[in-house]
Amino acid sequence: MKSEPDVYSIQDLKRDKTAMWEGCRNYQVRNMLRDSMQINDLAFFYHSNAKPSGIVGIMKIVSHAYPDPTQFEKESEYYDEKSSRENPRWYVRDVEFVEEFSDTITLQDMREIPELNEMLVLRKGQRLSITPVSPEEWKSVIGLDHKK
DNA sequence: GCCAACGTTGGC
DNA sequence: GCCAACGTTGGC
Repeated sequence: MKSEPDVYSIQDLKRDKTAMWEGCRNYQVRNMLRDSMQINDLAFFYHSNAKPSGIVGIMKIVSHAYPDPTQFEKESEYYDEKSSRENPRWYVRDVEFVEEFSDTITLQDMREIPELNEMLVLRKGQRLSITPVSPEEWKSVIGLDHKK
């Protein structure tokens, strides 16, 4: 799950303990948030537009999907006039801090190991802010963390 | 700041 | 339903 650290970083989540993953405005991402995730699933926290970009830690999904309140707030940058409380377009999950890696697992780190060749987040032109991770990919990333 | 690679919008 | 124009993401 991507976030720009200037907007919300793993350090922010560590401080807050839990957070609402707000502001996703892409239908594929919405569907994953709403339908694919389960409570107690783990997720990598990814810093995008960062120096360097990469995976910085682990968090846990701790709520069911519920409507993103920011879509109804006129003063919010995430306001969506086409959405309604009766038929909300956008959803959020609550996430809980689990772990901050001692070093960022950078995109370069991940591209160097063949096990992660197929990892969706590494694919060219891939812009979704949430992408699935296979169990094998999860283990490989954890392995990279242990090496650092 | 550039720009490739997408997603979205809206005229037709 | 097509597709051109436009907007956004995000690595570099």
